[in-house]
Amino acid sequence: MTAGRLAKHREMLASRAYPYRFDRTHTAKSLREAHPDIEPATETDHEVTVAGRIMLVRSFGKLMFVSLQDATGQIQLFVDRRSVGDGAFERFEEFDLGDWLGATGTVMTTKKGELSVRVTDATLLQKSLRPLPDKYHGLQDVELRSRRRYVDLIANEEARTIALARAAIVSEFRRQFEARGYVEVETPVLLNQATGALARPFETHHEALDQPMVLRIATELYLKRLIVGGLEKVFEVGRIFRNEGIDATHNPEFTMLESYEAYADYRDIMTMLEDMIASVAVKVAGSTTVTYEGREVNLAAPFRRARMIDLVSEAVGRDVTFEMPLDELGAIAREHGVEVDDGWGHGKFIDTLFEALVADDIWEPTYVLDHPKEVSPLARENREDPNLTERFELFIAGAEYANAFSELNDPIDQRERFEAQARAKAAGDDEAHGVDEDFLLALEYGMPPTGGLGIGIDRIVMLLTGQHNIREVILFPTMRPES
RNA sequence: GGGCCCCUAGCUCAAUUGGCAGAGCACCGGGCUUUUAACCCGUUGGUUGUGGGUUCGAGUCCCACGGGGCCCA
Repeated sequence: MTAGRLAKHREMLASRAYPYRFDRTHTAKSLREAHPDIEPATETDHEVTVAGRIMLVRSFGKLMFVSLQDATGQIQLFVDRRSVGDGAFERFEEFDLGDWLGATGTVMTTKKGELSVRVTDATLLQKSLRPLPDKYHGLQDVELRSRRRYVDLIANEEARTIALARAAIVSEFRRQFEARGYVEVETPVLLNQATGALARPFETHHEALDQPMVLRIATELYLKRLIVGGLEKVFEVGRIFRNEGIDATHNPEFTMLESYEAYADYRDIMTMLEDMIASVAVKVAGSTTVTYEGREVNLAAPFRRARMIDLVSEAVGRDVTFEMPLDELGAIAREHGVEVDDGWGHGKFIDTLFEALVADDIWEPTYVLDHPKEVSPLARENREDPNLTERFELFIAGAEYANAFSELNDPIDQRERFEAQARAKAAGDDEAHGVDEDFLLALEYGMPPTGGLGIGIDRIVMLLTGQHNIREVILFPTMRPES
């Protein structure tokens, strides 16, 4: 803190001069909208009151230009000693960059045509005790920008743009689901058992119950319980927690949008999702064509559809099948430099080969279809091939954005899948799924045929805002403690 | 987990071969009534992330630790 600012702050407190509220008539944006075509060097008798943070001051001794920033943009204050009076002008000179200010005056334009408020009265709303970052470069340090996002938001327009784009994206998805008759629900975060995905949970403890608890790693199984309950179309924008490493595409807490619709299958979900994504892109980016990593991505529906097994066959240059001996699959994998594990079935090989050889190279939006049953314990068996499921993942620009199935609704089959997972877990696969008895009980009451979907909101925000690090699209990403 | 890189004033960045730690902005003082990162003059501001080591001498070289970034797994 600087001594000068602190002294001024104490003075304000001592004279009880800080207001508790402030009425403004205009924002920066509404002021511009009210005076769209005003000539340079114009004076009006339109009296307005604006408020915001002082971002820049250009002082000429008896005249000051002050850039005031509010949530909608910046507006210039024209502080003329003759208009505002000597006493008020001298008080104005005491204001610092970063202070919150309310100002009243008449609308005018300068000789250069800048829309301004000729100030007649000003109120200090709250002092800033700390200096703002460099007025031109803003806050650059990536770590500081994350730790002090509030400063990032003050100083860097891009930070504000991303935060607002994220809000718009979530809002548009909500609107889309609601328009289709979905209801938004909330399911528990704090659980006895983490299921619905393959990930290590965060562990915590409930004192009164004296019980270990975990934070959810997916919303999937609770949302399906609601389909059992007859809600028919549900979605949740849910914070998910996974106890894993942090890198450019992973934050320990992130946002997943999951939806479930009774009587639908994964093909219905494909149609819905591609329509939604195109709408969201238009809403946020203004177009279904966006630029990412310097390349164009066309998000217009329909998306390309390709079976995983076909993509893998194409990548290795020969047909990969569930009939070929496992050691032949192993040989193919090693041929392509892919590390393999004894004990894998055909499905795990195919999925691993896809991840290693195909996923990164997908650029245009592609529905990758019909994952092996072995790696899809919650997806319903494919109606045409018992080795596969009815599942798709949406890949764009080398990354996965969504995952969806015709949901497995047979409690007997689901129990067998859970048990296969439990065996894999016992055999050392720490990414295998546990048995969720309560969910099986729910399925035994009967779940209608259902199409389910999970969308990685953070990834979508990255794509639509041109960001390459998940930290840029999460306001307060997980950080190590400072010092 | 492995490799490489970064950390210097409130902010953005310099500092040659190991040789007096600097600039711009911000701050403080002065000037200036049409600026747009205003401008001009002057002042102030440092445990160079932390702790060791090598050396006559370390921001610079070495080791450890902390925080961060990029690439790979």
